[in-house]
Amino acid sequence: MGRIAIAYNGGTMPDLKTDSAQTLAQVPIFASLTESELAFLAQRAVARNFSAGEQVFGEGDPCTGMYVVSSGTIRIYKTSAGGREQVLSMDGPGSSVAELPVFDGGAYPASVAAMADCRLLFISKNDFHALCLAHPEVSLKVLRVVGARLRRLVGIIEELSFTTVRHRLIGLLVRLAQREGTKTETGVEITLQVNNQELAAQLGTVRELVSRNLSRLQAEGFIRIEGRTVHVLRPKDLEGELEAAG
Amino acid sequence: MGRIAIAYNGGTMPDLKTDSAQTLAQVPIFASLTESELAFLAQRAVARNFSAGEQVFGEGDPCTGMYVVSSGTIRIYKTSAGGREQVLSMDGPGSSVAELPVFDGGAYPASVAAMADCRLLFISKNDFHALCLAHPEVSLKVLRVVGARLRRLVGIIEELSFTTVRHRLIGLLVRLAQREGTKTETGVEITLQVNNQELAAQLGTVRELVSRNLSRLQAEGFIRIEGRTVHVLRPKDLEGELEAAG
DNA sequence: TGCTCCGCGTGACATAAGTCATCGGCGGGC
DNA sequence: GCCCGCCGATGACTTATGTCACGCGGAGCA
Repeated sequence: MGRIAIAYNGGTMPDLKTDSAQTLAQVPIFASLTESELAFLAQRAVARNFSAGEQVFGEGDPCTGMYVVSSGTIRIYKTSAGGREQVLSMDGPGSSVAELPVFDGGAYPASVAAMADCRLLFISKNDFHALCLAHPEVSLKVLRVVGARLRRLVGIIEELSFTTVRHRLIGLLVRLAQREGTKTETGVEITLQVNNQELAAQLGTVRELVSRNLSRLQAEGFIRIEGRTVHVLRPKDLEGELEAAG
Repeated sequence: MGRIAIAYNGGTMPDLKTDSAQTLAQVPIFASLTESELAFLAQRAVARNFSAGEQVFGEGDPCTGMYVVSSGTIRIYKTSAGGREQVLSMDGPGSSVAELPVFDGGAYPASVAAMADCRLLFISKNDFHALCLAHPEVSLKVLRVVGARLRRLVGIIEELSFTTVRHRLIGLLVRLAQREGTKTETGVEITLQVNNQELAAQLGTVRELVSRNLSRLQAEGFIRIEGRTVHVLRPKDLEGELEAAG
């Protein structure tokens, strides 16, 4: 995977500008801005492309600004001394990233990398600051999306503190089945987009435990695994398992 | 512990008003307000007293507003189905509580209870909203304190995901030693303000493991325990243990 | 003074989590 | 077609975590 990130310098090409404005218009926190305001912001935003796996910034790097996902998906994660990773969030087009560290002056609290090829818009700290002061509604919107972020983090803490890997894995499967599952005669079918290593990072454990727990769920008849396709045979029972264990 | 919370209705007594204004003046997010603005806010704030252990609100309760700690200390925590608790934050005078859920319309994501007798000021959702729109700097201040909160949550996730109970316990002791330890000839002396059950909730584990790990640290010569006083005999070595284990 | 409740320490287990090593398959690149 | 590297499965262990049960001792109360 060669490092082939290309940084455009503030939109020298007009079509790029338009593109940026369109992206920004779809971002919740900028939803209340007028077209001219969006255009202005788009002009100051810098588009950067990242290839799959490439790091956008690292935990501890000084925070120079925030990003908006234009296309692709990014993951926000922490890395342990031993090399393990814990995913905090995955965000797709329209999501803002690192809205918070922009405000408290500290470094980025976690790393961000592209999961697939990505196009991100970078908005500098100062620009964003000025925008918030000029448009109080933007701050409120930011607070709203940050609220959601905080809820998710609390959810992760809850899961890590109270539940087992098995439980978290089931939770993940159930969520996937509900959100993007395809109904079949035998149940619901889902496709895992990532390898076991990545699943482990999302669940806060290691590769082997994901593998073992998946096998066990299959042995118990809850699912049938075919490569990265998972047939959830008894969705209701699987959800029941979530309640069962304390 | 009888429920002896008393709700004053919007400050009918003048001295209470003054009191509230003084409290509010010390809250970071209101630091930029003028005296008259503070007075106005104080007039609309409702003071409520809570006795030690009493719950302020519960996880899942509809969010009607935010609180400011006037005196005492509160704890923010999650409760598991099995009755275990995980502390997310402990906040003293001047801290704001539940600034975030106010904005995203959801319920309170965690419970809050008084650790010691407390006096809190309640500020309704609408009042706070209006304030933020009228004073954009307030939003920015809120974003700053929320940033700190998010960092702490990420830190908790990191610890839960990557480290052992022993490691977290050592971390807690080291932090206490640095923040409120007293130097003696033999090392640093700290006093635990709470019982093992509470320590366990702060570390995300159970009473027994706290007890065992403390005993083990003593057996290893790192600390000497006398009731709730802990002599940290070799502070440097203890800090070294934090790096050692992955 | 005696009793009871609470907090604490511990032993004995059961089980979950994580590490290390190995094996087999599949697919991409040469 | 062949080789190599990534990925997944799995066995064998070690260690951490959590549960249950029990005993001790001090503080507070009748």
